[in-house]
Parts: sequence; C-alpha cells; structure tokens
Amino acid sequence: MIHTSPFARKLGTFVALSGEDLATLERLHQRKRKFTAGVDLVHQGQANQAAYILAKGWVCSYKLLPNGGRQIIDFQIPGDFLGLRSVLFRTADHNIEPVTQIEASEVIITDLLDAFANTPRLAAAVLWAASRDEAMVVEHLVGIGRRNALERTAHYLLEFSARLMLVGLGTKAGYNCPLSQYMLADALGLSSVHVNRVLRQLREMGLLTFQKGHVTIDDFDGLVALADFDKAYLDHDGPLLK
Amino acid sequence: MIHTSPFARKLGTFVALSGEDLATLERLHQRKRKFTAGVDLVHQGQANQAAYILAKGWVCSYKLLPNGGRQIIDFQIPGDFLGLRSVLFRTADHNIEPVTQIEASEVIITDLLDAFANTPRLAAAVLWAASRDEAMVVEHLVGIGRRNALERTAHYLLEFSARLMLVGLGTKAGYNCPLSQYMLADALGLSSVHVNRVLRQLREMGLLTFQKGHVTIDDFDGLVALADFDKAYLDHDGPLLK
DNA sequence: ATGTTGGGTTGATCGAAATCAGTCTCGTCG
DNA sequence: CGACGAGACTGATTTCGATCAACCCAACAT
Repeated sequence: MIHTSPFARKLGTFVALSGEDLATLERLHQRKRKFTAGVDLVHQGQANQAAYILAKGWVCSYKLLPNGGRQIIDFQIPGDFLGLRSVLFRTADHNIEPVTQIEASEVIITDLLDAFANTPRLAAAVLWAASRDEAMVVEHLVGIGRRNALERTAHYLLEFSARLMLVGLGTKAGYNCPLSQYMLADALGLSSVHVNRVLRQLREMGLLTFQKGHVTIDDFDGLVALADFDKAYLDHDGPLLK
Repeated sequence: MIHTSPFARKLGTFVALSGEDLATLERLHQRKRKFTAGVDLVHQGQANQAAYILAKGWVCSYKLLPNGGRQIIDFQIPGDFLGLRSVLFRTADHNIEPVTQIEASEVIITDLLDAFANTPRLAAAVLWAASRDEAMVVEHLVGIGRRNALERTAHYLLEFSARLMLVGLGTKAGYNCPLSQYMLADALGLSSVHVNRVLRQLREMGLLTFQKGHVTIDDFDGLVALADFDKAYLDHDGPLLK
C-alpha cells in the first residue's frame, strides 16, 4: 500500500480493489501533465475538455457572476477527478483553476469506460467517488444556506482535514493548506475581511490555527461540536464493498 | 409526442429517442405508487431505498440541522428522478418529502441497468439528466453564496419556469407552484418573513406575481436581467444527440 | 358558531456580515 | 536598493436580512 497514488488510495477506501484493479488503475495514469497556478484549465462555456485525475497540488472550480463576485464550488485535492462533468456535458459550466502548481494525469474517457468493462468493482468505486463529490457540494450548500460564518468555516476546514487524511496528506493534528483568505471567502460566500475575523476567532477560541499555509487543529472535538461535523458523508470504516 | 410521460419528454430534449427507446422507457413505469403530502419518503440515515420517477406532484429533498433549521437542497417536479443517489450510496444523506400528493413509478435499479444495456442512447440521456441535476445544485449554491435575496428569489423562480416548460407544465407566462413561503425560505436560505417581502417587491416592480399557488411572470426579460438568468444549464435547442 | 391552525402580511428592532478605508509585512522584480 | 503588489490584518460605519411580535384570513374541526 505504500506507493499507491492518492486516487487509488481514495478508491480503495470505498471498494476493496484487487491487484488487477490496481494495475488497471495505474494504466489510466499515463499521460502526466503539469499546470501552473492561476491559469485556468477550463473556461466557463468552453467545449469538450479532457478529464484529469489530480496527483499533486490543489485546484478550484468556480463560477463568475456579472456583478464581479465569484463563487467557488469546490476545491479538488490529490486523488480527485477534474472536469468529469465538463466532459459529460459537452460544455463546461464553470471554470477550473489550479491554486498551486499541479500535476494531473489526463484520462481519456474511452479508456475509463474500457476499464469499467473489465473491472466492475472499479466502476463502482468511481461512481461512488462521483457520488461523494456531489454529497460534498450538497453539504456546502447546507453550510452556506443555514450555518453562520463561524460554524461554516469550521465545518469547511474540517472537511478538508477528513479528505486529506483519506489520501495521506494530513493528520488529526493538521494539514498544509495553500488557500488564501480571499479564496476561502469566495468558497464560503463571505468577504475576505470577515474570513480573517472568523479565523482569528477560531484561533482565540483555541480550536484551530490557520497561518502560513498550514492549518493546525488545536481542539478536534471542540471543532466537531461547533461545526456539527458528521464525517459520514466522506468517510467509511473500511471499504463498503469487500 | 402527445401522450408521453414527463420523464420521456424531458429525456427527449437531451437525446433523440427512438420508438424502441420510448417503449423501454414505458416499461420502467410499471409499479405506480401514490404518496401523501408531508410524509417523508426517505429519512436521513435510512438504508437502501428504492428509486422513483416522479409522474405527478412536487417533492423536496432537504437536510435538517441540529440548530432547528433546515436547508432544502432541491425540489423535484414531474419527470425527475427521486432518490437515485440514496440508492448508489447505500444510505440516504438527506430526507425526501412530497410537497403535494404525488404519483411516482418505482424503478428497480437492475431494470434500469438492463435498459441501459439494450438502449445506450437511453443511458446517455439518463446520465445527462443526472448531470443536469447536479448543475442545478451548483447553480443553487452560487445563488445562495453570492446573490442577494431579490436576485436569488427571481433566479430560483425562473429556474422553475424553465424546468416546468420542459415537461409541459408551464408557459412563459407562468406556472402553478404549490410551495409555501416557508418552503421557499428554506430553499433560498432566507427567513419566511423576508421571502414575503421579496415577493412583494418583485410584484411591485412589475416582474412577477406569486399568489394562491400560481406564479405569473409579468416581465420575463426584466426578471432574466435582474437574476442574471442563463438557462443554458437547463435547456438546449433540440436534442444534443441526434 | 366557535375555536384552532397554517399560511400570508406587516411594522419595529436587532445583529451578523459587508463595505470602506486604511496599515503592515514580506516577497520579488526592475 | 527602492518600488510595488499580494495577502494578512484592523477599525468604523452601513446594510441586508433575521428576529420578534403582531394581525388577518380561510379552511377545518369541535
């Protein structure tokens, strides 16, 4: 299990994968590409992009509004799919922009479908991952609609923690997070000024410290209580399909 | 085209369906069931539900929060799937409740998969529909995160208009809408009091009238401008797959 | 006929977060 | 080197929408 990719590692928590499954998976990771931070991978309204599996770095998906604002839908971390929906829908309905320099493997859709035909467990795992992504968007929606700034921020940062731990990029004590307060604001539907105050508050409450690109979780249980965080929608006690 | 179900009608706008496709579709609609308003179809945390295709009436999917609030994720109207994700994920992560009395056809997942094997265009159409549902949730997220109450409400009611027209239940002039101001509030992340004021404002601006279970669109273009509504994510100029 | 209940409606007040305006720090680039 | 810009941070003020507290009306139930 030591040298598996984040993607395989993540899927492995959903569905127990055989050696053959893993081999098929690796074959998908052929065409590795790098992208620089801040340059859009996909533009809103652009047609027929490739899909990618993110290997390294952070990415965000967002929509722009005519009034100048933007809403970040989701961040992708290593192991996540990029632009799967842009491929299904022939046109992308949002932008995708690397937050940091990233490495991603291009996935030809037909390759993926072929892989599915050979290894049905893999198909199940990918479906599951897609379903989880949607659940995350729903949870995000709930947060913005019905949680105040403090709860919302705490919840969001806890979600990162759970997601990153799944791919071995974080511990219960904390994780590296390359997001600026501006980006966090655009994700949480807040102003960057207010995000700053909220982060200070969380720090002063002894719950969490976000500084210099690193999130330190000072009181995990306290945070979970504040945010009403239920990681059931992300995590599982071992693979669901054995 | 006259006696097709809302479901077939909707899919037909995505993918041109043959007579055989339509026949397969109808076979899915066997086990018709009725449900009464207000009684949950699916509970948060409940396991392994059936999926349904809604034939008549309105339904809402929502999540409850411990602080007493609730957030409505989405409303389903005739032609929409119910609880497809609850089936994929073995546990439902949200509640599903009929807003009105409804009629829905139970869909056995294996039946659906069989149908896919026989008629690939159908599979494409269903995938498309699922993808569209996700796009709607995303649009909803953007609205709550970055649009003010007025724009948000206008946008949401316009979305209904577009969706209902697709299944023949509305015109550019208006549609029937069984939602209370409370439900609208829980969907929009507002208080019902404020929804009331916003609806009055929309009425006084001569844009839209929502009264007695009916939405009258008084100034379509004005609304579209106010809400920055782009129906591209819902609609298409004829089937995308010919 | 008379309570009761579930919307819808309105005014008054309050508060969370936005906005405005600015400072401070640290890279980096000419 | 100094200049510049991005991001973090803070105080003052404003605003949008929540909350509180009513009242109205129609449908229904006792």
